[in-house]
Amino acid sequence: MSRYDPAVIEPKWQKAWDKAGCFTVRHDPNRPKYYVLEMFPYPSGRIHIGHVRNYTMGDVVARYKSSCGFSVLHPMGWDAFGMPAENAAMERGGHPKDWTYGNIAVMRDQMKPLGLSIDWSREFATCDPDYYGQQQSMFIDFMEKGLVYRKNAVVNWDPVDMTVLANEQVIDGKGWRSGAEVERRELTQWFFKISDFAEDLLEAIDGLDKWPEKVRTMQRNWIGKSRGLQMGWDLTAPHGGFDRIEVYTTRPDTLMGASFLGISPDHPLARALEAERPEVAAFCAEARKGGTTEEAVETAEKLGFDTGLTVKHPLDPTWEIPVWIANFILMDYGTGAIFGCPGHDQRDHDFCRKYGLPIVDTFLPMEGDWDIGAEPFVPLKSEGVRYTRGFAGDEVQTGDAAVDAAIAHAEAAGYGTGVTKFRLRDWGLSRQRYWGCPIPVVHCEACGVVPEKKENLPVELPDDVSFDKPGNPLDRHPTWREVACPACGKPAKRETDTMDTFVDSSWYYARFTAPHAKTPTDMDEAKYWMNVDQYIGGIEHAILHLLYSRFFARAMHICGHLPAGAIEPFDALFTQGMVTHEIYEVPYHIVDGREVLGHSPINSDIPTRYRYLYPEEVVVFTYDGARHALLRSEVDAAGIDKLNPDALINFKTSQKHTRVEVRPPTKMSKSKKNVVDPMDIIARYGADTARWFVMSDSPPERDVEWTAAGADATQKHLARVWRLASEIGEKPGAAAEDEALLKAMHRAIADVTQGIEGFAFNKAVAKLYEFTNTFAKSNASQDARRQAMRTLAQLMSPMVPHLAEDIWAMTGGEGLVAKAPWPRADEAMLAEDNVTLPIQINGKRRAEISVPKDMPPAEVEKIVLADEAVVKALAGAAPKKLIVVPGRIVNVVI
RNA sequence: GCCCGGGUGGCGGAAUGGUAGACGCAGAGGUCUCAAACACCUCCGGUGCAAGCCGUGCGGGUUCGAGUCCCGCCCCGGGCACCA
Repeated sequence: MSRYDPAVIEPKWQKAWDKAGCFTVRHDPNRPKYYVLEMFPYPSGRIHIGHVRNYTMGDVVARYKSSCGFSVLHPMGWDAFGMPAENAAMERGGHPKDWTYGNIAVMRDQMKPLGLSIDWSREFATCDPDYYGQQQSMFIDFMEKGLVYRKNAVVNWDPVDMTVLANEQVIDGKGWRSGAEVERRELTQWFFKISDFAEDLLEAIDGLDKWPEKVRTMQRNWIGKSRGLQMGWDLTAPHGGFDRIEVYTTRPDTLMGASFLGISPDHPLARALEAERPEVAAFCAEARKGGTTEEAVETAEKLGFDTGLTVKHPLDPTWEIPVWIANFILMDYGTGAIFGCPGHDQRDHDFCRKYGLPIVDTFLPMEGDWDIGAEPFVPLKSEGVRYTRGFAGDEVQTGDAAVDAAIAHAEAAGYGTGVTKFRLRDWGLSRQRYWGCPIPVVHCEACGVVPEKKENLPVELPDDVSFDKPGNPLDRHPTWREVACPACGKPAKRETDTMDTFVDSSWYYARFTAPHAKTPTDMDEAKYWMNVDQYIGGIEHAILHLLYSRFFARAMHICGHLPAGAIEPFDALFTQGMVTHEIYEVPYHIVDGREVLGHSPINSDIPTRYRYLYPEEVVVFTYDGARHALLRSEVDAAGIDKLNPDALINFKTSQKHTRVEVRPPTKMSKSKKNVVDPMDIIARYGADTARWFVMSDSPPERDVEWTAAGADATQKHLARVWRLASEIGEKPGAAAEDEALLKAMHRAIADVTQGIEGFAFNKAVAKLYEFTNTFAKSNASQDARRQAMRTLAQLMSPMVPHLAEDIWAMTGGEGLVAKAPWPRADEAMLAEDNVTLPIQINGKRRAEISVPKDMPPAEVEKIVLADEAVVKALAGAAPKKLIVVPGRIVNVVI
């Protein structure tokens, strides 16, 4: 007897799709287009189950839309530049290029058996010279339009390795390799003028109505439009050529609560003082320690240095306020100087308490008291408060009103100007690294910074580089830098910075519309295919990638590479949850140049380091509610039952073993080794089981902690459907039962369609289970069952396309299910005559009645009041209230 | 620290302010079988003999009615501009 055999049917149908050219799309003006795109993967080495989940979601949409008659573009590529390739080269030797293309080949081979409806003819990697050459060409266009410039910016500097570190490479304020304390240092860097678009990027968010609200909120907050006061504070005694300090504040209403004026260690005045006084230099050096992230700056211990200088308060020239240098003020933000108001700001409060500066309130709650010395009072700006040291506006007003009044006051009195500012900073794209797109400019002594000529593009990365030393290999390459100036022809030097990999991913969606064009895009193709109708990706990209892409689309439009309609490139966005897994770490110490694994150090001065382990390297168990792990090799050697927690905990507490720490689940990531290879499941059960499994149960937007438990049952279900299809001819059935089955079928069409449209794949799957159960119990005629099964196969086809084709063929479907039109639910078949109404007594369900769907409320009331449970509860009295919600519920209030 | 999410049975989860737990997993019992596998049937939040009572992270509130709305917390996750 034949049975469901994915190993046979999956390759068979994949060949059939290829032969029919199902997924190779062409520009077809006669059909509506649909562009579905999942965020392309970084080629880390092997795919993990998170990729399967992500790409199956996209495939469900792509296949569904295709069935609905759209010409569907569903491409795939590789976000292939980035640090891991260089790290691999450092650790294992070899070249980033070989590592990257090798990984791409492996991952492509792993993805193909999944049966994704991808147009592989459009595939590219961002590290292909053809792609990054077009990117360089656009960079030059952006330069011409004034969208690119250079300025100083802070970087993480490793003073031992003499190199710039990524934030990821700064661990607890120390360099990951050298262990040296990292410092913030300024460097000349390339920037994109994204700030020119701040207002537009903010306003256009309103139009992104098919984006998740949370992403829109995050982007709005990130851009951070604020109205504030720009003002000068005159120094009591001018110093070193400075006579005033410019400050921007969003809380000018708290001006009377100022306790100090704080400047960044990189403020020009601080720099001047640094040159004069060694103690200032020493403080600034200390204050620059630590990483550049906002988190590091915000959470570092607040340090201040009293410069001895004072400024005059603009509202009271006799009031002198001290000028401090503080480590939590960055030169990148605002003017690099703030006034500290400890009464209404936690950070300033901490600072003033620490250094004994005065703390006063400028406003208090409407009612009650507030101990301002103990805790700052920080209400929402929209709340009304009572001003105790107000100088503009009413005594009682909201913070917002007071800010407006203070700005008006400052402008009238002439000590400041109302200014709108954005939190959004320009996009620093320089990276001092090899494996990225070279910035196509040349530095000429005579001509300055000159763009490379377009006919010389791409500026290709040299292959002969080594990674044995820290720093950028392009910098120390013997010949690559040497080049003729594109303007004057004299010897000049190439720029050695490469571009942030976010640049690569900011326009790939546009390149997919014409991946082989000799220009960045082909306008005809871009006009037809853009925008991306449905973009799918992780919530971790909610801000940076999506904001940069929105900027890039605008810049590309200005340079003639995208039509005006494509400046918001993603019509609809869906953010899928992450697949998470526990992390296993083994502590180790370096003793006498040797690694000692998993034990406590003899000498506590020896720092503990951690190395990650793959899930398959450990045995994990729960004991007393706590998670424990042991090395698999040690458990095997000891011959212990891996499923017996008692035996395992006994081993862990009494035997010599290597310590393994279990960390809570986080997003699967190759670098943390908490990845699960889906290839086992695919090899064992087939792609359809893997696809159905990742689509069932969990809502797509939610994170899921990975477990393979249930994969067996998933395959059993698919085998059951296949068997039900194959057995249709075995019993005659009765036409009298046809209507019930066909009604259920139409119900399923409606529900599954709604599930897919609404990205509720788990609910669509639940409805498919329900319909399968109804089908299995049905004794309808063979014709009706064959029709129902064909429809079931179609409804399942976006999730399990191979199985669906097999059943489709088995039940007499014409051609490929991949090409068949999506079924439509017949409204007449969905109508229900009767409804069940629950009866509540005082909000608790006590009975239920079945009534015609459109029975008038007055009639329903009669039936309810005659109901046994209601009569008993009323005990002769009249109800206080009777609420009838037609078609939903009845509540009797007694 | 700041911004944004999430928290419902043993587990994944469902529920336009209207019957909490659809559907699935795991588990228990049964039918079939010489036996097993497969398949099929029944049960399956807690407590209680039952009627019932309790129950959606915690504490308040609004409402005829709250998992859902409001206020205040706790815990977990994402982002914080050089991980991608």
